[in-house]
Amino acid sequence: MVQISSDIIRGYNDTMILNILMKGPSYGYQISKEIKTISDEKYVIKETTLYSAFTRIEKNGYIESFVANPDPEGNGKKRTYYRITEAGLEYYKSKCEEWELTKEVVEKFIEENPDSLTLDDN
Amino acid sequence: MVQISSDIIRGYNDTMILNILMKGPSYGYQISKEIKTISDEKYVIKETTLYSAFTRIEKNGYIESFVANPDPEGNGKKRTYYRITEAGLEYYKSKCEEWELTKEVVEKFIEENPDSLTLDDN
DNA sequence: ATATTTACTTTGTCAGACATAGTACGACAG
DNA sequence: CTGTCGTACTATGTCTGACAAAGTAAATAT
Repeated sequence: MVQISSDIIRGYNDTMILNILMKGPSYGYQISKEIKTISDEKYVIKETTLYSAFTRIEKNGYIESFVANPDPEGNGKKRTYYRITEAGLEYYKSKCEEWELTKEVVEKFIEENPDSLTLDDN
Repeated sequence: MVQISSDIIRGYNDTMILNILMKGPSYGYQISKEIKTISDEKYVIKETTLYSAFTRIEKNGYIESFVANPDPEGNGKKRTYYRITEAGLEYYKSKCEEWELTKEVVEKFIEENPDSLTLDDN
């Protein structure tokens, strides 16, 4: 099974989180579920990765947090919700551009059909 | 200017090096030049990143080193050359597969035309 | 003669991912 | 009404790859 290493995804967890928050405020557990769903179960973010990302992203001013009840009547346990900021949106946009560039560069070193490769002449 | 962050490239430096070594043995300075050329000057690997990558990749058994003169007559300063191994080729192949998967996943969270995005409804 | 390029090595720092563990509330089953 | 499961986190510490800073030294260009 091919797995996504934490090294290649590194630095893009923030981008994924921001992408989800662009659709509206959300909180830890829900975001992790969404990442799993959106990625077709191909990527599951670790809890500690997610929550430490929140701290970092908020420090950077890309998200804001607020505590609220799950339903308007005030039932259920309170959660910490996050909302993307203007700066966060700008950061997200720059990450999208960076991604296009990265893809271009990395693909110069990647073979799309690597199975056929051998080492004969080396 | 859009720049490639060390976080997104992390873990793919090894792959780039292996890709270059697939064409035949090479050494540090030349590899760094090639990475720059192949990437159209878009990515320049840092010296320390490169040389520490050699140590790691060799430890993993993906490359082998040998010291040789730059020309057959024995002139010039000796260099440490690297040669990819069978295990290295396999690793490279797996990284290519991983890349395809990663791309698929990341792109679910990336907007190709991010300029038009706003935050109205949030 | 010396500045630049080539070809490294050494040391130490930092950030992001993640393992491990623990807390605590609410829902629901038996 | 008790125990288990799912939800919703926090705290602490470790590891790895990238990289900054600095130094060495031979070869080559000026």
